[in-house]
Parts: sequence; structure tokens; C-alpha cells
Amino acid sequence: MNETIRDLDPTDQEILRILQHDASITHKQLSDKLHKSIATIHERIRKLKNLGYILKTVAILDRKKINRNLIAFSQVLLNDHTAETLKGFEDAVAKYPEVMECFQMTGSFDFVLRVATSDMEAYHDFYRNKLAILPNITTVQSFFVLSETKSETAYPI
Amino acid sequence: MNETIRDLDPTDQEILRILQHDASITHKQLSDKLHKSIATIHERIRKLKNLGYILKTVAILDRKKINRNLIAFSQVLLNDHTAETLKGFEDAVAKYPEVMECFQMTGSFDFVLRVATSDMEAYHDFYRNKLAILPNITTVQSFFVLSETKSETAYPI
DNA sequence: CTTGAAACTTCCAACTA
DNA sequence: TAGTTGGAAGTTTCAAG
Repeated sequence: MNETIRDLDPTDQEILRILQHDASITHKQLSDKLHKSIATIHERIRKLKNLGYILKTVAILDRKKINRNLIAFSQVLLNDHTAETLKGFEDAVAKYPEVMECFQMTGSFDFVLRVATSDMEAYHDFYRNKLAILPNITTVQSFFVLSETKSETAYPI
Repeated sequence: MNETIRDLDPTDQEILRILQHDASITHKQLSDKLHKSIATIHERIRKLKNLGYILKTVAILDRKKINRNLIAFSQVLLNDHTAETLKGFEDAVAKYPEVMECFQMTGSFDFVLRVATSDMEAYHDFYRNKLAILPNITTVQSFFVLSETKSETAYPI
């Protein structure tokens, strides 16, 4: 990046705070809240996108309504840590639609997957036929979410 | 809910698919893609919101740009499982801005937290001064994310 | 589900401090 | 450089068919 590093001023911060919770707010509503002109808000948001602060705007769905009732965390241990093995595993799991997130971890296992399925049977199918059959896997331990008591996409700013 | 259960037709499904990846698309662009009128798209989206499929629309930020470089998973074991203890823990961690998510789990520990901080020092501070001091905690084990190889908010539909 | 039109929003150019 | 204004272009919203 050849860009001047520009710290975010309070207006930028407030815009990010608000858009993280509700990106469907209009520029006019923002301009009223922040006491700036609409054009200023427009320009600030354009900058925040161009500078890479805002990656995208997405709709958050109710997963239970679309039949993703079970969330599992799968802790995976591999039998070696060559670049090929790591890359092979990452690429393979990234292709599975059940896998929402994949993290390489420090500590006593190598990866954690967050897996969303309709129910335990579907998880079992994923586990047996998609995850456990991948090469170089030593162990997989599965943990299931009983309830989600906080679920936030917005970082405090 | 006293609502008729209405299965989503292919147009609704396609709208949800698209909005999960890019909610800033205009109704006109959607109407061109899906070969429906703008008013139809408008009405479909209104319904999907009213029926609770779409919970909200949010901006996704680059966490590294806003100084959340470290993601930790904290596995917590409590010394008892009375309603008071569980509720007390959930309420307490929900208030901490470092805690993005809190899950009650099946298995050998009670909760998993996903914690976002600027660095290891900030995590240590959170761990020592906010998490470990809560009542009824038996153990906390922390695991740190080395790299995020898949990160998806959109469920396949 | 569509059309059509009013109301509203976005976006840009010209300009100011 | 950051901000404003005004207006053209584009989008949303809704009543009627």
C-alpha cells in the first residue's frame, strides 16, 4: 500500500460504529446524526471503503429459519505440518459448504472449524464422509453449541 | 409465531443468496439478474425481512485495520451448573466488548468465547482482569488463531 | 406480478473556507 | 484538504390494474 496512513477521526469512527450495526441507514439519516452534509457522509464512506476499512455489506440471516440448527466446532489434529499438508487441508475444507470458518490455531490441535448443519445427522454425514476422509488427519474432536448467548459481528470502535 | 409457514421459492432463495454476499446491490440490479420487476424484488425483500429471514444488514470491517489483530477462543469450565451460575456468567461476559461471541457447549467444558483484542498483552489483561475474576470459574483454557483460512457469514442456500 | 409515477437518495461538479 | 450546495441521475416505494 502506498497510501498515507490516516488515523480515523471521530466522524469516521462514528460512521463505522453505526454501519456495523445497520448498514441500511441512509446517508441523509447519517448526516442528521453526525451534523455533516450528505455529500460529506458520502465522501467519508467512499474513503472508508477505498482504504479497506469496510470490506463489504451483507445481510445477516436467521440461521434457524434456513435450517442451520446445529453449530459444531471441530478441532482437527494433522499428522504432519508440511506446507503441502496444511495447504491441502485448508483448501479442502474451504470448499465444503458446511464449513463457515476455518482457523489455524496455536496449541494442542491444528485447526478449528465452525460447521453449520441442519442437525446431528447432517453433521455426522459431514464428519464421516467429508472431514474424516481427508488425508493426513490424525484426530477430530467435535463440540456442539447448546446455545448462543452473544453473537456480534460489530467490533467496538 | 402465528404465521403460515411458507417455503422459500427459488426467487426468494436467490435473493437471500445474493444479499448475504452483497447487501448493497440495488433492487434494479437484482431485478435484472432475476428477471423480475423492481416492485417484485422490493416486495420479496420486504417479506423476507418481515418473516424474520433477514435479521439485519451490516458492514463487515477489516479487523486488522481497526486494531483487532488477535482472536482467541477461551474455553471455560464452571464449578456448578445452577441456573444462577450459568446466567450470571453469560450476562457478565456479554458486557465485555472483547467478547464477540459466547456459546454454551456440550462436552468437556461449558462455554467457548471468541475474544477479539489488539494483541497478546490486551488478551492477557482481559484474561486476568475480566474473565478469570468472574465467580464460579474452575478453569479457562485459551487458544489463539494463527490464521483465518475461511471466514464466511453467508450460509449456503 | 407488473406498470408508472411521486418521493427520496445517491452522487458529482463547482465552489468556499 | 475537508467541507458545502444544488441539481441530475438513479432508486425506492406504493397504489392501481
